[in-house]
Amino acid sequence: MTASQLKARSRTRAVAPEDKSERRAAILRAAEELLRAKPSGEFAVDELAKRAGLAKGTVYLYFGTREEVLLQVHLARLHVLFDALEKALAAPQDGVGDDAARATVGFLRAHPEFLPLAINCRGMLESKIGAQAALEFKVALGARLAQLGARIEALIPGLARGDGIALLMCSYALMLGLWQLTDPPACLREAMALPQMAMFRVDFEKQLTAGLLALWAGTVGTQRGVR
Amino acid sequence: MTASQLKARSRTRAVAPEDKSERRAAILRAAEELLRAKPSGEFAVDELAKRAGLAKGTVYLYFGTREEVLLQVHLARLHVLFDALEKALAAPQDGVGDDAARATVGFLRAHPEFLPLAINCRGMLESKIGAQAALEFKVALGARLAQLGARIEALIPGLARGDGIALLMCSYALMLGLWQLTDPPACLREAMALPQMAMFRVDFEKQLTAGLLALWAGTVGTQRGVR
Amino acid sequence: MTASQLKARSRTRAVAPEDKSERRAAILRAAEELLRAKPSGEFAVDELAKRAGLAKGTVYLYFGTREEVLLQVHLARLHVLFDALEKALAAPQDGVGDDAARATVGFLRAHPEFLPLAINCRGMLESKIGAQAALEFKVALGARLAQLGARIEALIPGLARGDGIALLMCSYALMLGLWQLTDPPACLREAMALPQMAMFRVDFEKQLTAGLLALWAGTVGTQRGVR
Amino acid sequence: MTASQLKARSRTRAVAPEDKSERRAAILRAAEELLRAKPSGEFAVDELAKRAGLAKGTVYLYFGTREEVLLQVHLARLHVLFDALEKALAAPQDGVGDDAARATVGFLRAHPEFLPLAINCRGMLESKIGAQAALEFKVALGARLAQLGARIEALIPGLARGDGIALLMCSYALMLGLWQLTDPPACLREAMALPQMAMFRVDFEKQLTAGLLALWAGTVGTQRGVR
DNA sequence: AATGAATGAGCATTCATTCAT
DNA sequence: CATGAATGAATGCTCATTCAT
Repeated sequence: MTASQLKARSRTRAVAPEDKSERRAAILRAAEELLRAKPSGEFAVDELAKRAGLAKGTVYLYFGTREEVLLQVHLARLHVLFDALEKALAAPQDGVGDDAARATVGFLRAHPEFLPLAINCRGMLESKIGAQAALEFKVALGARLAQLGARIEALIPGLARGDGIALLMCSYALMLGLWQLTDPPACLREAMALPQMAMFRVDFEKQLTAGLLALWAGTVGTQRGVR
Repeated sequence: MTASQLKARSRTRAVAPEDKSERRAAILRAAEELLRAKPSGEFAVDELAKRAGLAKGTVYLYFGTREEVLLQVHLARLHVLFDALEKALAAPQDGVGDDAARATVGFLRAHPEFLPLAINCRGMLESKIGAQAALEFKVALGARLAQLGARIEALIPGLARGDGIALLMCSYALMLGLWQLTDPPACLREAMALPQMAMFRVDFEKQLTAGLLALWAGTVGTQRGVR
Repeated sequence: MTASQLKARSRTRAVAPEDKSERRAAILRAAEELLRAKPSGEFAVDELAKRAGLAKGTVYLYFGTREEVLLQVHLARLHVLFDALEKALAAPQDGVGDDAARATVGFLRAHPEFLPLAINCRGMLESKIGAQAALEFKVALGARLAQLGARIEALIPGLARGDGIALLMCSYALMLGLWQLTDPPACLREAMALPQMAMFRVDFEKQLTAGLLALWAGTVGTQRGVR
Repeated sequence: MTASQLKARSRTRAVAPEDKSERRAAILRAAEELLRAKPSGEFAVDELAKRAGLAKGTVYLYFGTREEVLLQVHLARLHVLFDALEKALAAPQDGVGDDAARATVGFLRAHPEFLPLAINCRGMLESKIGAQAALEFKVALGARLAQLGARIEALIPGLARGDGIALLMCSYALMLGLWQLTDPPACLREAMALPQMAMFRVDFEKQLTAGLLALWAGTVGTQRGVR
């Protein structure tokens, strides 16, 4: 039974608080599903509502704007990523860098819609999101960053206060930017075979792993608290 | 005298080839100016034409589509960045990593519209750009990447074939991603003062410098040809 | 009270199915009115919506494209014409030819927007209409043609299978082409008084009647199943 | 050597009157060529000029508007049709009706761009043509109509003054309207195979011949001067 | 709470025509 | 005469959001 088949149940009024959050969740779930098909988040609110088994107007009872839904989806995914990283660092195997890289790559493989959405997030925050929602997003993100950053600072000797967060930010930056560089846009799918495109034909996961390792390795020796 | 004040002169007909390229350049210049105000590149073609002192239709004499203009702006900027990097590596001062980081940061400071545009480029390539233009862009980018990558491989002992390009890609990724994380969206400009936002109040340049140093430092020891 | 003055009422939401078809009808009615002023159907969707007392977007809730509206108007009119012909042939007075001609001329007098629109229909089908809508139109038209054609074959002794439809098509062709030849274009309204224009100063109705009579009369003797 | 290869020669200035009319003719010839590819006359002036080996502006030295060119092309074709009819009636073979029908069908087969253009002519006259050009067109057409009409009245016993022209008009109307009904629009090319479309799958030439025969045959007995 | 009908701002692109060169 | 650079009006359609029911 997929999310889109909850219609019957969804049409009843959500009176109890748990029903309400179920509605919210249904919308977010529908958004994720659509995101997989249209990674750039270009689906219409109408589609979203349909998929959630609701009417268009109902979406606006639970979210202020179309982009707020996307932001929430993204935040939820970020939490999953942080969970994975924390778990990986809690049970060390091959060294922090390796563990973190493996967790990251695993997460991205499981959530192919993550990066496309992440890239659009800034644009969304910039224009279509209210200050309130933007702030909530940033605060939530910051809290997890701080928590995990501190743990990393404890794990890697020689890191100063703030280096952990910096490292996380750089890691995030790395995956975002690398994906943008290596994932071929639709219109170039076939042209990718040309010899001139060789350098863009990299294996994203391999390159990301290498980059993360370099970054984490380099951090130990060079960082001295960037702030 | 800003570009937008060239109107009087611009209205003369561009008959000679050099006049034509001046027109082209005027349009690109106008686009850059607008980009500074609306980093997401969301300005209308009408605005662009007005600012260049031309009529809307004239823009389409020199560029096929609105997004082609943006892509050209971005490509021109990329060339400037590559020039700066090449120059920096040609006259070493404090070690490759430091030199590259300094050149990069200097470039970004001089061209604040670069990163916002860079982020949107993928979306543009994805949807609005013809395969032809997209390919030309990628090939031009690839050529410079290859050239500079090879130089880097020659400069840093221990790098395998391909590591240079990989390093450049990661560096680009880093600046892109870090900017996205640290540059506060307009709606949060004031909220940035809140204590919870402390970790986002980082100095972008400092953090990028640190990240690049770590990356380049870490690369020496860990890379073994990722492809 | 013209259709365009129904605004107040129209602004209420069309929830019930019968209200919805009223909306549809209002749009079609507005289109007919505009057609009378701009026979070539060159009015903008905005005009159409305004006249129907609706917003532009609302038109697109009821019709897929601008040209679909026009096609529907035309189809509706065609049904009226077929009804008139069937009625005329069901109650013979002066012979089939005379009866058909009288019904046709009467219809055209009552619907001056019919022929201008009919002429543009081909162009619309050619370019702006989806295959789906075009097919529906043709099938609907074909059904009536077949029905009435069969009736005519039964009425006129000596007609072979298919001659009825052929006769109808020729009759339709006649009115279309004659109108195009005799109806003076706007820019020639005054020049029509010149002696050289004498031959175009024909009475469309009289000429059409004569033509139809000749055609139907000639058919009895000459047709032997053209297909 | 096609019209489009006259470029070199065309670039010289047309000073002598015969050069001027050669220019005019080149434009008309180019228009005919384009008409064959885009029967609805939807080509751009730019295309037309290119094909004639001229610059866009030059077209406007010889014709007032884009549509005036089309009107001239159409008029030229009409003259060819009238010539063919006159010739056919001058050397009778199987009776006037048959001869005229044969000549007409032959002409249409040789000039497939004729009918599509003819249909658009009214729309052109209506909106884009100046009164001057429209008048000239109508007068020229009228002169030939009168001439040929008189000849027909002489050939067919029992025709009153004016019946000849009326017959010609009806014949023209017939071909115009039949073509519109039977020529399948591009989007329905494949759907024409469906059983419901059977009645539109008529052979245009056969049906037109039959219609013309009926019309001319019926005229003898029924007409008594329609004006 | 839920619905979905109605809204209307927003925009890239084309192309006939003009006119400076 | 010829050119072709410049113009800018003109428009169908989408879709996030609102709000009457």
